[in-house]
Amino acid sequence: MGGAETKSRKDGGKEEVMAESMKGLKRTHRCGELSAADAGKSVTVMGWVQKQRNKGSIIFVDLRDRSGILQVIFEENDCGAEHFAKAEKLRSEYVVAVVGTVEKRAGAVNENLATGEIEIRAREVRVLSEAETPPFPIEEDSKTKEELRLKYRYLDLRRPDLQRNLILRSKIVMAIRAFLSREGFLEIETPILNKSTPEGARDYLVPSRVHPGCFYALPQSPQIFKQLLMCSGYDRYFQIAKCFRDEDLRADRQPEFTQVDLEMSFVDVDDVIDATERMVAEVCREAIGLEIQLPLKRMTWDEAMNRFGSDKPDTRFGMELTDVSEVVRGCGFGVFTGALEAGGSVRGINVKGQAEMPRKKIDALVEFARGYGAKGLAYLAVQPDGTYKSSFAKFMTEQEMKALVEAMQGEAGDLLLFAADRLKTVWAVLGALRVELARQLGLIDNDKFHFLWVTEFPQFEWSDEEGRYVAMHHPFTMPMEEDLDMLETEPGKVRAKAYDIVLNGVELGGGSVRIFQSDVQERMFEALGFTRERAREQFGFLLDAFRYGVPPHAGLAIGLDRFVMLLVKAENIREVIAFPKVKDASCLMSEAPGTVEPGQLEELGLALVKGAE
RNA sequence: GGCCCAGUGGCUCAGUUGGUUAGAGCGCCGCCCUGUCACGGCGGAGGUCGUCGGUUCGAGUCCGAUCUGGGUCGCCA
Repeated sequence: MGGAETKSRKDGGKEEVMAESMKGLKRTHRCGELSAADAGKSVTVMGWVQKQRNKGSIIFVDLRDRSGILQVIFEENDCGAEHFAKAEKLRSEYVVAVVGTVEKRAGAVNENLATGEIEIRAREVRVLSEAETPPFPIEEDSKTKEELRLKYRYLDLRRPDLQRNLILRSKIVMAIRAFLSREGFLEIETPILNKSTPEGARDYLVPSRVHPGCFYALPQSPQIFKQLLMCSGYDRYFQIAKCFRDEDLRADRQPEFTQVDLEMSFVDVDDVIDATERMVAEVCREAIGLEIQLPLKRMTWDEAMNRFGSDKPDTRFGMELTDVSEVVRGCGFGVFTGALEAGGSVRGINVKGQAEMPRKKIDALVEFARGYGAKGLAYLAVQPDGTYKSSFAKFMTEQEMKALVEAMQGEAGDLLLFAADRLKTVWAVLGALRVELARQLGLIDNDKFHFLWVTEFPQFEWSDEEGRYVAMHHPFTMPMEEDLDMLETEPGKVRAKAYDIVLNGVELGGGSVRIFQSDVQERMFEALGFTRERAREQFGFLLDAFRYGVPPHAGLAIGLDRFVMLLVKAENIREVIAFPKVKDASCLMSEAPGTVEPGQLEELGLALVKGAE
């Protein structure tokens, strides 16, 4: 470890460079702020030593701060013996202050460096802090395992790419605040310590000392509070809100995350969509210079599912789903007819030009499909000579095969893949498959930003687990007027005034028009299987508020972390969060969560059950 | 909770069908070097092969369990 090395070096009898004071010095510039235009200026820069190159009587030091890297040159004639001796001892990650003069380089210009035309000729150097050798290189495009980077996150955060990400994140937040403020939105904070509501994601709980046996819940979103703010007349609210969900992590999911949360009064779907997309467009322009065409495309949930098998379709490529249920009805292939008889569906995708995909790769796709609940995956390759190679050819007549290929618009060289199952499973399988194949085949243009609104979500989703309908969005979502009559009779068909904004196949955010009539809200709770008592117990204050004059209102929340992640083209949400958590929701650096003293538990009236001690 | 991937000096990796003393690049340490910027030259240190157990005359390599990290399904109103 670096510690041992440092020790042996110090044990070697070397005189030490003690940390010096910066007294009397004031930083005049960041490293990257200087250019040839500053030649001749006397400046003071401070930062970290990226690299020292000692040529004997001339020493080059690359100095780094968050703005970039600047070369400092030391020669004894300029800085005197004392400072030259200090420069000789500089090592990576020492923190130094350098006083000197900006010069155009006498030697070659470094084209790879923004400040490559200039250097600082040092007159004075002070070592503000020494540094041990870091456990991994502080450099762009780190190849170091994330585990180690996260353990030493404060070092990882020195790397230029992470610094760029966080700087851009700050810029994005500023742009959001500027836009919303200009549009008349008020930034209002809502509580972090709330009452738990079992509906939805698992809550993080905080025990109450004053009320033994009682718990606060951290907010999954400020949903109810922002609706109450509408009741209170604040008519346009927003918040950069920290939210918490005690669910398993993913590449784009952290247990604590940030939402751009907003709510508006006296509005309908189009007003929220309009405000949001103008905000998104402005952010894209300001942050990365991306111009996006408004209004954004819209697609109903039905269309998204039928064409892409997903409510967050990636529309940067085609390979859309085709419903062939009617084509294969009554054919000889039991897997297809069986699925149809059970009320399911048969659908396929056409993988253009992949008829010769090796069997091994197809088998891997079948395995992939199984991961999404498919029992299998049927394939049909239209070979270059026009003949068929298929997993189900022996069950079907020539005519049946031909009709199927035609329905799929199959041409010589195409690979057709079919899923036959419950519609929900077919969508999941083919939706995931088209994205996976596009990735494998390089069909995705990384420079494209495809925004899309998905609208008219179903109000309810059947839960096999609970044996009832559950809210797809949340229980305060307004159904579409024309579907209100079906709330009691055919809840599965009711569409909601809910909308998601999707970017490149990622759900960026979503929202809805809220119910503001007590009678509709009561019918909603009833449809969701809430008893009157339970609804009162959990949301009584909201229902009460609705009795005292409530404006029609609607809102939305954007996942800020995901938005930043997509704009910087990071593959992982951790790349845009300063101190993220790992898969099991722990922090490798601070080692949170941790145990607490028995006294703390006692004070809270808590005891650990066996096995949790 | 399920499935998949990875774990070998400080970092990134190689390591053949199981076979003698586990290698490389970078980094680190020492000495030298006046225009380097992936600086260069000479010399050097540094490894319980994630952990435990098993098979074997012999395990970095095979088997089992386990830990750590990642991806994903379930989950995420």
